[in-house]
Amino acid sequence: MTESMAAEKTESGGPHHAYSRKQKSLGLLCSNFVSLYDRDDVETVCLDDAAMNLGVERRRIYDIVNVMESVGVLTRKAKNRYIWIGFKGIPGALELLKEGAVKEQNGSSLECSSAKISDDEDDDKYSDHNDDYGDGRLCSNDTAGKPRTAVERKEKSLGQLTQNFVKLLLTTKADMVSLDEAAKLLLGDGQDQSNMRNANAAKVRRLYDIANVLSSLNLIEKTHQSDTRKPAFRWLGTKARCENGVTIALPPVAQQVRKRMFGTEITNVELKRRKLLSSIDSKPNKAQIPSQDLKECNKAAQRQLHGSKSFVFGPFNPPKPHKEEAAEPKTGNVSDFESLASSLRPSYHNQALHELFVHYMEAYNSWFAEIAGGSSNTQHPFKDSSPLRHL
DNA sequence: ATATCCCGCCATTCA
DNA sequence: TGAATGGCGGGATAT
Repeated sequence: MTESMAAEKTESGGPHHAYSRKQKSLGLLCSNFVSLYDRDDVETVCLDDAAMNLGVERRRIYDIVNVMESVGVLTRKAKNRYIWIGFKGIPGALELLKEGAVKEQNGSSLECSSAKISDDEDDDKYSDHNDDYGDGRLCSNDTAGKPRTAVERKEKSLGQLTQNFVKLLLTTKADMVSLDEAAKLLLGDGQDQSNMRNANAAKVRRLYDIANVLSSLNLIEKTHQSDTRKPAFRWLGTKARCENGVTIALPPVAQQVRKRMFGTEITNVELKRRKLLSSIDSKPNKAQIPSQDLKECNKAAQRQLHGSKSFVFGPFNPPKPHKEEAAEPKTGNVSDFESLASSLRPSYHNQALHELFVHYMEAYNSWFAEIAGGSSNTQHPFKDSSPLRHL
């Protein structure tokens, strides 16, 4: 029980962050994911790399990727591989969703049950038209366990739930919806008082997951219903994410970190952002900044960092050396760190940058040690996680 | 106590 | 088959 939080080898008295749920949230993971891949030169995403680079279990990657795909940020290309579309893919996806939502409403005169879930969307890749219907092993006798057909499974998928949730937000008149209501409305509403309670609770749990990544994408925002104190979510849409026609992730902190890390070219917009950002940690005089922009910038940063002081990653725990890792023609994972190290300059004007780097080094070291097969003293590039020393 | 929602077991689906 | 996916809900945090 709770052994999971053990970990953290505190050897040689480090400060050592106690376990924090926040640092492991899907929302944060999503932010990091986006900041890692939202670049012009990224067109494909390897789930293995993502999991490793972000230091999380693969299972979690599936979670965020599924909801992101539901809103058009990604598209599955092949096993373990997704095509990165970016924020520019959101408008189109939303358009389709809204369209579908409207169509559905017309379809069923009353908001009664049934109908819905018409797996709209453009994805046909899963076109498993080999319907079991007609096949012997259908065992559709509900009474038995639940064979759960492909369709049934898809209906309950995170992706589908995400789309339904978004549709709801896009069509509802109220400007905010509580997850409770959403759960009740989405899918089987009405009869079955019996286990509806449980099913509902389960769904709410999923909705929390979804809501977290959607807010991380700045599509929704958590608020509180004016009357009740009940928390609810408000649709934000794609506004406020575009500047000069260029779409970029709003939370700029991670963006900056990544740019610096990968030494990517900076766009005008980015340049502006960076300038604003760099003024954040130099508290002394922040009154001279173009207030509006700075405010927004700070707000975003604040939001992303959950009021914490820095960019945070979960404990780096590469899930099993994952076999020989199918030959990745892409820039290898390990080499990412190495090139990272050699491209970084000893000037950390931004505290977050510095901490992130340290984190990566620690992560890399522990990972390396693990791979090296326990022989803790195998020499490796970043012995002594001090980035500055290495340069 | 209630609201959140991380974690990872294990059923499914895929290659 | 083994690997890749991803339901699902127990139970640990956050409030």
